[in-house]
Amino acid sequence: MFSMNFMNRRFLPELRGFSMERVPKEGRAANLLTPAQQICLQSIATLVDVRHNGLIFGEGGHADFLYAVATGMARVSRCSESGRRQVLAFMLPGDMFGYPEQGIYVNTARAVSAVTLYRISWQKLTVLLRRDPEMHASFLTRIAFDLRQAQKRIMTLGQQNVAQRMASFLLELIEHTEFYDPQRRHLSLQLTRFDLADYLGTTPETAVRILARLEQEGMIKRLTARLLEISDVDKLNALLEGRRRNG
Amino acid sequence: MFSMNFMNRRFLPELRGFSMERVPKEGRAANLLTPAQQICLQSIATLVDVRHNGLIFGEGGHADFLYAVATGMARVSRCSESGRRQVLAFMLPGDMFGYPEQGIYVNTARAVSAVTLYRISWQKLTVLLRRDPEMHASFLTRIAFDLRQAQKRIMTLGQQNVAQRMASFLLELIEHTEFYDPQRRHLSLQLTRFDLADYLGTTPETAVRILARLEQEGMIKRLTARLLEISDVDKLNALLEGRRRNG
DNA sequence: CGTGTATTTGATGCATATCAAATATTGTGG
DNA sequence: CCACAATATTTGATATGCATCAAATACACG
Repeated sequence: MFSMNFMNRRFLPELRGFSMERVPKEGRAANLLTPAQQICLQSIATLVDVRHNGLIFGEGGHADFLYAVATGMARVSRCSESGRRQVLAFMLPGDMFGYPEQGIYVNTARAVSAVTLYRISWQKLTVLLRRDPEMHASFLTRIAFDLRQAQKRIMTLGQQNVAQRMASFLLELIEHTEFYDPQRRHLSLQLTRFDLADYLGTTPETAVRILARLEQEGMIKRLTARLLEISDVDKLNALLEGRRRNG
Repeated sequence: MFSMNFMNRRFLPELRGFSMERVPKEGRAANLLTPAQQICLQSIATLVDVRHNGLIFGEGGHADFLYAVATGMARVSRCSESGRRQVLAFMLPGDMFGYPEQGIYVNTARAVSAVTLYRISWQKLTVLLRRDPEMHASFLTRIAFDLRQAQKRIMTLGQQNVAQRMASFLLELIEHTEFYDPQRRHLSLQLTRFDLADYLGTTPETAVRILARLEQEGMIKRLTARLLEISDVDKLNALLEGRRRNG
């Protein structure tokens, strides 16, 4: 349990990717902040780097800051009473996280790979929101978006088998050019198999086996453990059509 | 596919249960609206009754209203591309639902049993929120609460087996005196086995078998299909401790 | 009372969690 | 930079959980 937390702070040039880069098919426009709003947020934001596997905040900690991913990937997780870890979400560029409950974080956030974050004091942000109804509304919209993302995961976990969940996840990731090179079809998967399993609601062994099966069926190729070639997007999509079991 | 929608409108006496009755261990205070805020909302809310299985709103429909449950139970669901229905949440007294995405509902809401709802025009509500930062902040808090509820479901679906999910659900329900009589230990379960299965991410057959097993082990008793006796809360809680599989 | 629907029980086989172990990779101290 | 330890990944064996198909029973509604 090494929970040391090295964060290098420096000032930010711009608030790139804040709440807009991560938006798939749906409301890109609705989540976009106006230039004025971005400048406004910049004035109270700090840029921080967290190294590989570094702690961003921990369950039960005092929730002083809101975070937004600039580059890299973070993982937000929670441990159940039985002690097992569930990854609630991976935070990609443009994603926000660190909402408090009664001033306390209920989840734990760590850097998957090295990650650069915008850090905003809740105290300052609250003041700002009270003064700026437009910004306040934007935040409401943003959290509603996060709620829908969570609902998508409920859909996935509730009715797809592990292969389908894996396919869904890969298909989501390749939308992000930071991790996917469409030319070479290379997907950089910085996650461990444990991260992957805890996200998909399965075990590392099963996650590996599923990857092996997808490779066998020509959908992907495991170049290394952390680098996939996405060989056939259509086949991956076709996987999602099937039922949970083939009887 | 009978989507007829009879709603009886009448004016409301008070905004009971709005955003505070449903709060378990966590932020009851944080979700509570002040009396002034309640009065404010009452002035733009309408009380509507929806009969058993009646449609409240449908996926893709124009999102004109926000709803809050006064009495009864509603179900919010979505169909996956494969056509299967997933129940995202059951809405109990105090719960709010009907958040739009780009002005459109992305989920479908129906009455489980007869339900009484507070209906608030989004148009009016938006105007009100812009003028009242306190209310605006309360809404932000409320949606953040909904997000955490969704995260709880991700935990449940991600790592519990069906018996554990069933136990979790029953344990949640008995917190609501509208459905649970602590004296007789009677839990009124208005859901069909299909609703139950689509909520738990399983099939009606399995849901039945799990109920049979819980009964066999003395945790519950099926008085009728829609009425359970909760015989041993401790045993139900103990179920949650176990692993997904007993090897 | 009859018909359609919901619930329950049964049989069967696949999906996958778990235990075990081999192999590959990463990190560390010399 | 290398050797070695620690960790991560992969493969194998096995048994259980549960989806699916089938059919009987119970219930609701006209």
